[in-house]
Amino acid sequence: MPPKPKTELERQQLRTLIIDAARELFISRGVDAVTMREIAKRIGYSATSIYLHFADKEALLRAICDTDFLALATSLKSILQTQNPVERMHAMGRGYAAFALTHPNHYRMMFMTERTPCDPAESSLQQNNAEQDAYFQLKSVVNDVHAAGYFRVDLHDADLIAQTIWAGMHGVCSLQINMSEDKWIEWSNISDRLQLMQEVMMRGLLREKI
Amino acid sequence: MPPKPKTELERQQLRTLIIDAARELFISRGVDAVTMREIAKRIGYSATSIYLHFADKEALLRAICDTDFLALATSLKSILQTQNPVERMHAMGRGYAAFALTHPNHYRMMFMTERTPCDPAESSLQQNNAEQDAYFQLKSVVNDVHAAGYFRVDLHDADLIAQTIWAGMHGVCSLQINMSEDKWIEWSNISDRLQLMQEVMMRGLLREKI
DNA sequence: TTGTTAATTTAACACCGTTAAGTAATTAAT
DNA sequence: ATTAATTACTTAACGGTGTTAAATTAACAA
Repeated sequence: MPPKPKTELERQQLRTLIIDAARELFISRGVDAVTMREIAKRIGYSATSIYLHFADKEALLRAICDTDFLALATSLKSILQTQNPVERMHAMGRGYAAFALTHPNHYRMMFMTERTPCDPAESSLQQNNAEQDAYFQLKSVVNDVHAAGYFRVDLHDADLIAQTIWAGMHGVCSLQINMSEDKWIEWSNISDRLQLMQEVMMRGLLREKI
Repeated sequence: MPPKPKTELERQQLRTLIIDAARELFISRGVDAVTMREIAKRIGYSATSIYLHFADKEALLRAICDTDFLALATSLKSILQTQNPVERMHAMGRGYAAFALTHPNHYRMMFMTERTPCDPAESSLQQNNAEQDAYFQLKSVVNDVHAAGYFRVDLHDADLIAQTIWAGMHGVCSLQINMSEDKWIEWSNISDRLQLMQEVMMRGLLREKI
């Protein structure tokens, strides 16, 4: 409606307004099913206004991903308080799966669809920040478990271990999100699948009980 | 150019001609980046002709998926000859990953992108056919390992075990396909990740060595 | 020869992301 | 106070997509 000056803060607020509007639409529908025009309408602007704040749809999606990565890290933060490191690692897996399965369209956008690769330099998030970087959170837990001597003696590479745990949980979650309606497979309960994956990970990575 | 009668065989040949043209385009580019017009041009027809054989693009993609599912099962077939059941299960994992990573765009279409759910009744493939159904192949191997008494004693559900193994390999492969360019993560070697996942699966699912 | 039918194409529609051109409101300068 | 410049935004439009409707062409049948 009325134009003229706009503080940097106001511009930032409008940016996050757009991002949040889009994220809300993604709750019920996939990324491709939500148009720029619809996002704009939701906040009472015309579609072209979005291009004053984001270079293109892909840039908007990247910004939304950043917000969702932060949301994931935030939702995992309290779990880091768990005392026992092995139990903490277990709880991280549960928390990760809970996020994935309660925000399937967001998870799909974050981890399952082709996206221009994330450059940490251009991200609004801080790498290796325990409040913002979910991968760092996982790696920290892995390091703790390692420091406490719980891993098999031949396992030393924290990245490799973290990426394997991630892959295990991601495998279960992404198959659930993308394939659970597929009638070809007689799917077991998702909770059973999650639990067995966690058991397998633990047994596969940790030393024998002493 | 010249119309008139067309045998059922000719219609089927044209169908597979379209499918194969599209599959070839998918080798180098993602599904969304390949248009109906381009597929048609490749076989010298106009785009609308495709609609005489497939209801819409989604139907064509489903047919392509069927072809790719068959290609996967075919590529795994020889592995089923492996004598030792545990080694056979291990080799199946390697073969699956090899398929995924050498046909990333096809794999993405098959297992990572939203697709109208597969109804076995409408598929061109035969469920529980060892030459056509890759999931059945995996489940068979799982059953063999179970029959030979190699699994942990508390593991009985072949579907659950198969789906967990699948999820483990799918997790590594799909993260590789979708996220390996992401600079946020310091990725370990894909071969190391595949191998550790297999080790973890084995140690997690199999009984202790006797 | 004419009419009917099937295979295919051309033309066109609706929708999408995106860009160019316009519009209106505020500020600054004269 | 009038004018000019700048800024925020919108409307109009472009090119490309999946898809449909309307032609077009070729073979056969009467």
